[in-house]
Amino acid sequence: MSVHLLQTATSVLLKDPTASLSDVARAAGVGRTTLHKRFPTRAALVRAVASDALDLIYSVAREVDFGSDEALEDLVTRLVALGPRVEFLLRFPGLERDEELAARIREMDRPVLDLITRLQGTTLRRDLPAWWVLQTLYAGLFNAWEAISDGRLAPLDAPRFVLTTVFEGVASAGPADRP
Amino acid sequence: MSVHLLQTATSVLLKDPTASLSDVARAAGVGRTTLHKRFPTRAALVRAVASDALDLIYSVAREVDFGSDEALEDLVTRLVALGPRVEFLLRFPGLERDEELAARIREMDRPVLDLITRLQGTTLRRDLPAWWVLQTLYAGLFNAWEAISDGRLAPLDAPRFVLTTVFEGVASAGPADRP
DNA sequence: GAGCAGGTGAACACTCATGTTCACAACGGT
DNA sequence: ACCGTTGTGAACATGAGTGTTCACCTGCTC
Repeated sequence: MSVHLLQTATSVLLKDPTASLSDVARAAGVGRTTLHKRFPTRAALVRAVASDALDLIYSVAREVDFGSDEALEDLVTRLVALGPRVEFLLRFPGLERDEELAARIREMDRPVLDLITRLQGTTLRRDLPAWWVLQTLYAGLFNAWEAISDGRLAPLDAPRFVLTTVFEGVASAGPADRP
Repeated sequence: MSVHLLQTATSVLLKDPTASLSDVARAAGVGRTTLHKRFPTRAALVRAVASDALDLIYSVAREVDFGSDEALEDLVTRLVALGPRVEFLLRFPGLERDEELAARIREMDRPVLDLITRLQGTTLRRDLPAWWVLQTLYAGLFNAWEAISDGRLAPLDAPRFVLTTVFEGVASAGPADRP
C-alpha cells in the first residue's frame, strides 16, 4: 500500500512538478493527513520517491552481468521496464540540489560509464565521449517512457526501439549518406 | 533590452521552473515592479518566453530548404545554435496545457514530420515511425544543450555530435554487432 | 469489551509568491 | 523649464500550499 503511494506520487509529480500535496493525496486515494504522517514534509516525499527509484535501479543493475558484451542491451531492456520511476529520478526539477541524492546518482552512473569506456574498444565507436553515449542512452529511455505513457508505443516494442535507435541511429543502413 | 529580459527569464525558469518572479527580476537586473508592468502575470511571462522561442524557431525554419536531402542536417545545425530557448519550449512543465501554444508546437512539428516521412524513402530507415525519429532528434538536441550549458561540450562540436549520434548511432561501424 | 494502531476530516496558524497601488527618481524631447 | 515615459522601491491585500493539532472512526488483537 505504501508502495502504491510512492508510485502514484511519482506519476503525479512527474506530470506536474508543482502539484500540491492535496493533489498527490487525492490521486493516491488517501487523506492529506495520512500523507503528512508518512512523509512529514514535501521534501521528504520527494526524497522518498527518488530514493525508492534509486533502489529499483540498483536492484536491476545487480542482475546485469557487466562483464558481458550484451550488458548494455540487457541493462536498457531492464530499465525500460522500470518506467516513470527512473524518469522521475533524472528529470524532477531541483533534485540535483540534494547533495546526497546527487552523489548516489553519480555513483549509479559510474559502472555504466566504465562499461561504455570498455566497450569503446570493441562494439562502440571511439569518437564520442563516454558521458555523451550515456546521455544518449538516457535520452532514448526518456523517449520510450514518454511515448509509452502517451499510448503511442507498445511497451514490448520499446526495448527494440531504444536499442536500435541508440546503437544504429535513424539513418538507413544503405550507402554512407554522411561520408 | 526586453530581449535580454526574455533570455534571462528563459535561463532562470529552465534551471528552476518554480523560481519566483523576484528571482527572475533580480537575475535580469530589473525591479519586480518593472517585470510585472511588462508581463502582468506569471502566465503571461511564461507564454511570452515560449512564444518568443516559437518565433525564433520559425525564423530559423524559414531559412531551411525542406526540399533538400540535407534539410535535416541543416535544421539540426541551426537549432543547436538557438540553445536553451527551444529547450524551454519543449520542456517547461505545464506548457502543453496552453492549448494555443500546444497547437503552434504541433504546427511547427508537421513540416519536419513530413520531411522525415519523405526521407524514409531514401536516407532514413523505414522500420521506425516518423514521430519516433523526430523525438530522437529532439533528444539529441537536448543532450547537446545540456552538455553545453554544463561546459562539457564545445558549442562548435555540438552539431557534429548530434548528427552523428542521431543518424549513425553510438555503435562502431564495424561488422554488424546486432544482427 | 478494552485497548490500540492506523486512517480521516476539520480547523488553525504560518509562510510565501503574487498582483496591485503609490509616490518618487531619472531621462529625453519639446 | 515642462512634461511624458520608463523604471524603481515600499507597502499592502490576497490566496494557496504547507505543517500541525485534535477529535473521531474503523478494524484488529488480547
